[in-house]
Amino acid sequence: MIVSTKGRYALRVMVCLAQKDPGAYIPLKEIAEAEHISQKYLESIMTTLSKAGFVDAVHGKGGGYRLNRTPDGYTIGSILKLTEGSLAVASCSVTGPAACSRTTCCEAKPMWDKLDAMIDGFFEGITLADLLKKE
Amino acid sequence: MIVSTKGRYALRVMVCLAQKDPGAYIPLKEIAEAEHISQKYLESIMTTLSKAGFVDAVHGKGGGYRLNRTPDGYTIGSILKLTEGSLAVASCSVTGPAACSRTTCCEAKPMWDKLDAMIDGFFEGITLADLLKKE
DNA sequence: ATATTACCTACGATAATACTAGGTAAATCC
DNA sequence: GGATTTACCTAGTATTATCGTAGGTAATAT
Repeated sequence: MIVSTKGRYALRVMVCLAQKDPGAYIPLKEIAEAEHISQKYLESIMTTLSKAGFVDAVHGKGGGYRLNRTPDGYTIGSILKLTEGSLAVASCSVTGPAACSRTTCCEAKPMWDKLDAMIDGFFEGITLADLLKKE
Repeated sequence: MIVSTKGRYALRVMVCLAQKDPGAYIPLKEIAEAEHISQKYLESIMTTLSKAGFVDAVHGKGGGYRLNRTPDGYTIGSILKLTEGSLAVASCSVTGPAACSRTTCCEAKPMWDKLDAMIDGFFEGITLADLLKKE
């Protein structure tokens, strides 16, 4: 499993917002109920999306969240990478402390890199708008 | 992360065996030391490979493990699917008890399915022999 | 002022992963 | 036939990530 509920929820929320009246602010409570997602858990996801500038957030009555671009301005890759952190298939392709110590002499390294690039290209080639069209 | 150490270890072991004299039995202890993998942990992986008929196993002195096909007879996909169980990108594409309840009305389902098929094709299109060539 | 909303910090339950411990069964060698 | 070497089996544990909860503070509208 490469994409956890966190990333999938984020995707669903973005799809949900894209289907609403553009410009309208939708409160978290409404999104959570519509998508059957725990309200409290969704809070942390919305904050991530908001901080990254993916959505506008307004406090108080009449407030909530809304997209600040048209649906074709969001690639699936950007949403997933934001919420999941990394879409690496194996730790072999990760850099930093979690990196594999054998990267310099591993027969499979080119394979992991190639697949990672393929998946990245896949997700970057799809936008929110594409998902909506497929219904 | 879609492939854990279990699958990566299995892959490394198979690569290791493929580089040995075909027909020779290599004891687990030797593989573990060469690959710097915990001996006890590797036991469970080797048993899995053995039970699935991927390798021959012989008890006692002079025994150990060996491949029973030529390296081009093993796809990377078959090895990873065996040891990882599933290579599903998101639980959206899983069937059974862990399945997503929204599969019938989810905008993203076709995307997950397409990516899963792409990854499956990728791993099934590479064999152990291909990995050896790339050195 | 009150209600409604987003935002923040911290904690907890569950499950998977990675690994360990200690044995039994089969094969070889002397 | 006994000792050694190997695979095989069952069970446990430490760590980590995931998923979700609890309870509060700050901002905005009526």
